[in-house]
Amino acid sequence: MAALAYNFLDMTHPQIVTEQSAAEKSRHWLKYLQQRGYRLTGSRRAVVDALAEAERSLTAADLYEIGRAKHKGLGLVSVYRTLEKLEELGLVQRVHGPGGCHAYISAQDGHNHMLVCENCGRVEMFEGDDLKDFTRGLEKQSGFRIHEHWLQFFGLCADCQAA
Amino acid sequence: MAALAYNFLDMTHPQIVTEQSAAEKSRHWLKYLQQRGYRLTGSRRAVVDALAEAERSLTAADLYEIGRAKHKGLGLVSVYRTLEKLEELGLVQRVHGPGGCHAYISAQDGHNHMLVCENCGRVEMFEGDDLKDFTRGLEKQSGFRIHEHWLQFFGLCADCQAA
DNA sequence: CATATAATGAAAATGATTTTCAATATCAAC
DNA sequence: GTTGATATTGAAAATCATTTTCATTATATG
Ligand SMILES: [Mn+2]
Ligand SMILES: [Mn+2]
Ligand SMILES: [Zn+2]
Ligand SMILES: [Zn+2]
Repeated sequence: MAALAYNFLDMTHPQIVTEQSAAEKSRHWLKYLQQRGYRLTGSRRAVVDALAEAERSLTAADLYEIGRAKHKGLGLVSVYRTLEKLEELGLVQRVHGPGGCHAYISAQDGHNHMLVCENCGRVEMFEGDDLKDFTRGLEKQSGFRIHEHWLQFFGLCADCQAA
Repeated sequence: MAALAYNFLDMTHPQIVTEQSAAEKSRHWLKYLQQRGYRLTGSRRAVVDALAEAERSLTAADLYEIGRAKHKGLGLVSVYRTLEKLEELGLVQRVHGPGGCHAYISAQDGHNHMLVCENCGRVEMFEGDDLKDFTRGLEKQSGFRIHEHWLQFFGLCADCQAA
């Protein structure tokens, strides 16, 4: 296929997404779970709190360990079950990367992208890109109908560079 | 963090990467394996051929099934072992996506990006983007040192739209 | 408080991948 | 071509993450 000379990409407002507080996030998620008919339990609170407080992405095993500090009897099974529900409701999302795809982080509203620390798992979200024209161009060249895209950056956060 | 108004992204030569022939690819990979001190065996040939011929990404299980047509006694273990070596040598790469991260496709030379059919696994590679300035801007905003990025598009290929 | 039932954790089951190991195939040296 | 060192093999067992099963417990509601 021939090379075309476009200037497809236009990034108008790149912006690192600012976080709401952990407490606020936790309260919101628990209320949301309850609204959907789910019950509020110690196990759920423990997992939700751990995720809401996290600065970095966490695996089920991470959450099991952290969550047990809050709720002694927490079972790994409940971690999986809570993650499943939070993901369904769009409150958390899986983090994919070269080092693995089994960690979760709290999701932001709307479409956005991730900057991931390959050492500690810290995630910064950003948004403001506009790949509409670019997507249209790719569709024309390839014959695909495009539904979704991922734009992700990997590196070392400030802390991990220092250490 | 404050919003900045840049025009970071500059796509100068988007281009769908053209393939070399399957036979050529297979010959090249086998020679490369041999150069690195690995022996040429029926099991390896079967897996290499299956990957070199593939138009779509394949899992270990896919390769086991396809490879057994060429080499009757092929074991699933050898599929995993061959994939491991091909990945080390940069000849194949894993395809990550919303639907899973366990499929492989032959890698292209140099840095490039993927357009993946969510129905059949077909993958088109493209290159020509230039995210250097964009990356530098993100580094400045975030304090990260960025090593790598993924830009991937997901959708339906022409065939799967028709079906 | 009583009740219906959603949610729980332990244990078993599953599924993918890795390890172990004795047998075999490859390749370099003769 | 034969030989021999050893890389590679597949079967079976082991491991690891995740899911399912199930009897018990906790939650929400009246
Ligand atoms: Mn985007
Ligand atoms: Mn790129
Ligand atoms: Zn870090
Ligand atoms: Zn397709």
